Parts: sequence; structure tokens; C-alpha cells
Amino acid sequence: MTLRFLLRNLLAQAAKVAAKKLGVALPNGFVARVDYTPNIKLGHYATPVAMELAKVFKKSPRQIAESILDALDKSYFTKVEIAGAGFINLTFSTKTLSNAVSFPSVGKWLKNVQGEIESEKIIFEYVSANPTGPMNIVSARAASVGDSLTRTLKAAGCDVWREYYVNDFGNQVEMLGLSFAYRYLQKFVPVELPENCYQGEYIKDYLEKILTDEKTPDAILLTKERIDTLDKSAWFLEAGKYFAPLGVRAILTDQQKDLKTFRAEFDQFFSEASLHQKGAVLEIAEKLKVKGKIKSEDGAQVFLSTEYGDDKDRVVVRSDGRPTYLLADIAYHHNKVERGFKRIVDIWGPDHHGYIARLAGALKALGFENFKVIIAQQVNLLENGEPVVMSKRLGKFQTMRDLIEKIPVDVCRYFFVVRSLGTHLDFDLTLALDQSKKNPVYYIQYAHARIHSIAREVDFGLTKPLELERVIGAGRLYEFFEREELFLFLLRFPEVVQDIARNYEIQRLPEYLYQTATLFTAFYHGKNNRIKDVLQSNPDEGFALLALCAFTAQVLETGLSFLGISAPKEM
RNA sequence: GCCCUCGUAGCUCAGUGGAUAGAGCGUUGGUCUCCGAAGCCAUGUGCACAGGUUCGAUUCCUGUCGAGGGCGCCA
Repeated sequence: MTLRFLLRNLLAQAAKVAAKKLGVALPNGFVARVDYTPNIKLGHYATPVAMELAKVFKKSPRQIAESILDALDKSYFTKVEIAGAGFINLTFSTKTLSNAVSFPSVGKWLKNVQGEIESEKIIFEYVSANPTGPMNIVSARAASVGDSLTRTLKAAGCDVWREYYVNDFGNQVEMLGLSFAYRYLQKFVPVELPENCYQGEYIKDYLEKILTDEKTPDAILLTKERIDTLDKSAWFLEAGKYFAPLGVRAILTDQQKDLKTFRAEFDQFFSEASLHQKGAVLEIAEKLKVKGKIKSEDGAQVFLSTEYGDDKDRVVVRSDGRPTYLLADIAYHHNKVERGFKRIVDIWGPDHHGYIARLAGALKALGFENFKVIIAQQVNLLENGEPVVMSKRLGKFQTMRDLIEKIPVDVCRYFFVVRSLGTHLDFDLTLALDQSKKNPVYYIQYAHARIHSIAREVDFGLTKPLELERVIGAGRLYEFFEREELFLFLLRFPEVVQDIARNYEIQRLPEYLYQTATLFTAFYHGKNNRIKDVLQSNPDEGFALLALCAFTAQVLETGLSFLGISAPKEM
């Protein structure tokens, strides 16, 4: 059990008793709010519950606080007091702390407290870059956040599935095929690439690969002799159809390779084309029609998304009978519902926010409401302080692979998760490299490596079971503030994980780890914490300090692993 | 024009309705006879503005101003 969970239960009981005694009723669904104190000298936790209840109870916060304290089981605490406007500050006893931390490892500890938060079957979709070119920098941001978030959610006990939607169907795939055809033809005669084709040089590279790897059918194959008699329009049609799927496959393969390098994992790559083949796309239009949410307009079928807060109704089936992208996306999300997911979360780029209302509306029309979209704001990529121009069509853009090649994955991933997704991110490549030695991610890794260095010095195995009762007892925790502060901060780790699982704000984890590293470094520099010396003068105390180090190392390593960042033992 | 996101220190940004609003970078000055100095210590006139809700607002609501993005039978 986490200390916070324990405290909430104790406070809920006490509030109930207090309410009864005061002759008032607690609000329905009352949950005592528990915060950390601004300074652990005030106590381990604080609750503003007396102030919150002041209005309902029509009593002064102080009076309520006193009633709650009267009813509180004080055997868990060494100190409880009322402070300020009516805060209740609580300090747990050594015994309570010992009970809370009796586990062999941080991993086991996390497993142990998994039952404290609700878990439902949940699907996360992120990145989902179009298979028409290399991934850009926003994809890298989404990959970092999506991957780190889902790893953390899993650790908190959530049942998470991670998916990448592949838009391998529709106009843009046709344009991709055509782009290949033009590049192929260009090898023989000068023709200009149409404006709406993909302009990037990468098409040429993929083309060469396809021409080498695959046996080009005679109908497509070009030779010097054939050019003169070629029926170009017929050939383009055939060649476009031929190259499109091969191009998609080649590009997707490279995307997957980059994601793997980036340590971003997925459980499944879901093909849009597979939905069309099954007929699931047009089928969903029928379902919406049955619900009365489709109207006909100029021969097209239009979803009444304005009923769900959208600006205008949206075409889902074109007048020529072809479905729009939106309809496929509705079918895809409905497919997620059919697979039994109780919560659907998508991370989208900033250019898609206008799309939320119509998709959420369609899901609502189909009876599903637990749908959440997180918008990853744009990344302004800077080089030497100057913005890097990104344009897929002009072929001038910074790819995710460029980024990985320039900057270590550990640093990239840290930079992307340390800022909340809602803010526009300035990512200065030059700065990221120039400052690399002072980079926060190295600071965290360094603290971890330093602990291993200490362990090597004194020949102590950091992987053996944590003996944290010993830290509290023999560690003389309350005599040295750096020890106590570090220890109590480490105890918050599962609570931080739980918070992230609830609010999806992954940036709290790197911040927590950074602060953990800071507290450890302060501890390390404390004159009284020189482990080699303490082991000489008082072996019990020395081993207690080593246990505290091992605890720190495990928290850092585990936390970094959620972020997909390595935890080196030496640097 | 409509919609979305954002506005916190010189810069980049944390901050779950609570106590004295924090961190990194930058600046300036200290600091290794030492388990790792990639370190540590010191150094700050800051919540865009105006209303509202609340016992309490940087946080929630409304408006103004400013920055970015989105408004297709493209995906």
C-alpha cells in the first residue's frame, strides 16, 4: 500500500466519524484530498480537508480539523497538527514507514500497489504517420510521449494496448504510386513532376531499391526502345497501381526501423486498407444512417456532426460512392470498440485538432463516449537558433532519422517528454548538442552511475533485496536531513506513477527523476554520508546507507526505463 | 470571420483550487588533500490585462490583448 492510499482511507474514516459527531452529512462520493507538505519538516503529508468541508459543515475549518483529529487513528503517526488556515499536517511513524516499504525491489513494490487505481482495457494510438515519406519531428515527439506514457501506465497496472494506424489507402497512396512512376520515367526522358506529387528525393532512393529487389513486370518495365512508342497515360495508370503498395511497404519498413531505434514499441500496426477490404468502412456509414445521423446532399452522404459541436456537417461518402478518410477513421475507431477497449486515447498532431469534434461525435452517435484525444503541439526545430523550414512537398524537412543521427536517443527522448504536450516546443539541435555535458538527462544518469561506483568501491551488490527497514532504523534517518529528505522522496515514486496513469502528464516523471538525482547528489555530498567512512565507524549504519543508495538506484533505473532511457552503470 | 492550444524569471519551461510560485540554461562570485567536480554553494523588482466563482485562483469561468495552429467530397 502507498502511504497516500493509507492516509486517504484513514482520513475518510475519521471524517465520517467527525461528521456524525457534528451532526452533519459528508458529501456524496467524498474523498479526502491528500497533498505533500511544502516542506517535510512540517510533516510527510498534508490535507486541506477541513477547509473543504467548512462550507458543508458550516463550522470553522479549525473546529472541523479538531474533530477529524479526534476521530483519527493516531497509532500510525508520530505527529499530527493543525497549521495555517486549517491544514492538517501528518507525520508517519517509523513503524508505518517500515510496513509501507517492506518489499524486495522497486518492481515488486509497484506491482504490489497496482490495485489502488482503476484499470480498464485501454488502447493508445500514436505517431500514425502517413506511409508516404520519412517521419518528421512531431512524430518523434509523439513516439517519445506515447511510448513513455504507455510504459508508465502499464507499470501502474493499466491494461494498455499500443497501436499505429497505417493510412495505406486513398488519394495520397495513389499520389505516392504516381510519384514513383514519374521518377521512373524521368530516368529515360525529362518530364516534370506534377506539383501534387511527393517532391522529396527519397522517392528516387526507394525506387531504386524496388527496381533492384522486385522483378518489374513487363507491362511496367521501361527501356530506351519502349519510350518512343509508350502510351504514357495508360502506363502511368498501371505503374502507379504497381508502385503504390510497394512504396508504402518500403516506407513503412523504414518507419518501423526508426521507431525501433527510438525504442518506441507498438503492439500492432493497423492497416486502413484492411478495413476497406473487409467492407467495414461503408458498413459503418450504414450504421450511422440507421441511427439517423446521415443526410444526403448533392449525391454525397453527410454525417450530422454539428449535432456534436462540430462547425459543419462532414461528408463521409463522396458523390461517386467512395468513402472519405473520416469514414475510414470512424470505422477504425469503431473497430477498437468492437475489440473490447473501454477507453480510447489518441495522440494527434496539432493540425488535427479541428478533427476531434467530428470523430468524437461519430463515436458518440455509435454509443461510445470514453474517447480522448491528446494534441501534441508542434515542435519548432531550430539549428543555430534559426528555424529549420519543414515542408514535405518541397522535400525540405527535418526527419526523425536526421534527429536520431545527430542526437543520442536518450537525450531526444528526455527532451520530448520533459515538456508537457500542450506547449509548443522549441528544440534547438545545436543547443542540445552544445550543452550535452550539462544536460539534465546526463545528470540523472550520472547519479545512477555514481551509486554503482560507490557499490563497486565497497563491494556491495545493488541487486540484492532492499532492506529499507534498516534505513529507518540503523540509518539514523532523522538525524540527517539529507537522508530523510531523500528517503521520503523515494517513497513517493509509486504515487507519481499513479498520478501519471490518471492524468497522462508524463512530464512529471522526468521532473521527479531529476529531483531524485538532485536529492541524491545533496545526500552524497553530506559530510556525514561518506559511506566508506561510516562503514568503518559504524557498519550497521553504513549498510543502511548502502540500502538507501540501492533504493535510489532502483528508482532511477526503473523510472528511466519507463522513459526509454538507459541507466548506465559507468559513464 | 469561426474554432483549438498557449501566455509564469533575461531564455526554455514545471506547477493536481491551498502554506513563502520552482527548475535548467545564461549572468556574477566562491568551491576538489575528499566514495566520480558531468558536481556543490551563493546570486532573481516574474504568474499578459480586466472582471467573476471560491474560505482560498498562477490553476476554474467570461472578456480584452498577444503568439502559434486549424477551418477540403485531401489524408
